[in-house]
Amino acid sequence: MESSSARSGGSTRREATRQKLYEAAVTLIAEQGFSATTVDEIAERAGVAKGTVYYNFASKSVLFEELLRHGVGLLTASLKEAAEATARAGGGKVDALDAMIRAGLVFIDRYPAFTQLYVAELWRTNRAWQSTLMVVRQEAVAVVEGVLREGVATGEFSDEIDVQLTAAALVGMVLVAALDWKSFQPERSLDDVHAALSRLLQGRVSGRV
Amino acid sequence: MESSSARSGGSTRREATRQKLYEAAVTLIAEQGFSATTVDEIAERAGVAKGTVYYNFASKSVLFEELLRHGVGLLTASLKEAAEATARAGGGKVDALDAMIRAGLVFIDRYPAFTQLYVAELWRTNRAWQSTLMVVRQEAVAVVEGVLREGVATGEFSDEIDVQLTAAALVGMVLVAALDWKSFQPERSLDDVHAALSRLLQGRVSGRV
DNA sequence: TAATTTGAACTGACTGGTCAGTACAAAAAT
DNA sequence: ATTTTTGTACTGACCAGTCAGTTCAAATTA
Repeated sequence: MESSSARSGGSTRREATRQKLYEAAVTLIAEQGFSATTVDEIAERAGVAKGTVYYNFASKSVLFEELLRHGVGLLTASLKEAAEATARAGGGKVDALDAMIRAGLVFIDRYPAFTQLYVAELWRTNRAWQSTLMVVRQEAVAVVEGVLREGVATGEFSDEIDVQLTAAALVGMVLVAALDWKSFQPERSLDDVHAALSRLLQGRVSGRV
Repeated sequence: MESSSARSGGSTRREATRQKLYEAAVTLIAEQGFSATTVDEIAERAGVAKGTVYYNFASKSVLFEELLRHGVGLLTASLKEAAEATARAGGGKVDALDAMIRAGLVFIDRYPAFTQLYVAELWRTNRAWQSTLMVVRQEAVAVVEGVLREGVATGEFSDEIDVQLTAAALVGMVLVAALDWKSFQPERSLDDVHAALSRLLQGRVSGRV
């Protein structure tokens, strides 16, 4: 019988099924929203019976919550890695910010559907997964806030900046620009988009080169 | 039910009912999303019978579409007015941008629910009101793009900036920062938030005061 | 080696409830 | 007199979640 009882190691088959369900759900929910997406649709897209969805997840909401946690986890890890890599390379905090912008763009480039879905749900209230979303949001934004705070400490950034608000604004800048990119000019290269945002970050919009 | 029949100075009774329905719908849909909000709820919140909803709007979707058109119309008008006012006052394009940031914040401050709902629906695909949304989005973003283009023409902005992407990024900056403000630090004043974003816009984040 | 057993994983028809939209007669407002 | 609103009742489609039964690969036995 082998103690394959799903703890830790996890059975391969089950894991594969879960993955298929995540992928199906992320696309459909990004397109239509959570409530407009049916469990039948998710199952069909994943090539699995409806019962399988409920064998693997307690409910539609739970499936969605785990999806959120998983996705934002990837983003957070990626942002952290970007910040740490510049630190290791002896770069300043501006460089760290710039690297995180790129990491954000790379993430959105790879998981556009997840990003859509995340943005669409983030500011809703009165939803079951509200608290999950807040926790997970905070983890990601905190990485940006951390870099800003360190920059203020080292004097690289003005101590007059509002860390929380500035972090939110930076995240918004990347998020909306990237979604615009994917939606309306998908032919642009990532480098192109990154360059435009870098310019904006460094206040090089106004005249002087 | 308050009757008070409101004298109807210029607006018909019908217009008043429509307004009540808009207000009820905007709050509920912002909280729960379109599909999770029922027509019965909207009617109840508006203090109106369900039949009245269908007497005034062809369907739930149509009610929502007209809501979108109406709301974004207000925003667009407000942005235009801000840009024109600075022009009249002899301000430069940076001032125009700054005034539009403020106008955006004022709008979000007054209609937070509408903003939530708008963001949540903007990047969805496969929805009935998709085309309405695109048209209406473009009208608003075009105002920002216009100012950027004029600034490039007058040499006030670098001609290397990507107008479309920069406009999207600016909109995103204001949108996300404002939603963060309303959600997590509602006690902050509008001036405070505006100052933080101005700083970011003008690249005054880095060290030197 | 082959036959048998086990149980986790999966299936899909079914149930109970929900909801958009309809119907319409009577009441209220203008 | 006409427009608008009300309230109640109804329909038919749709959908989240259930559950009795099936599958099959690995483990056990012979």
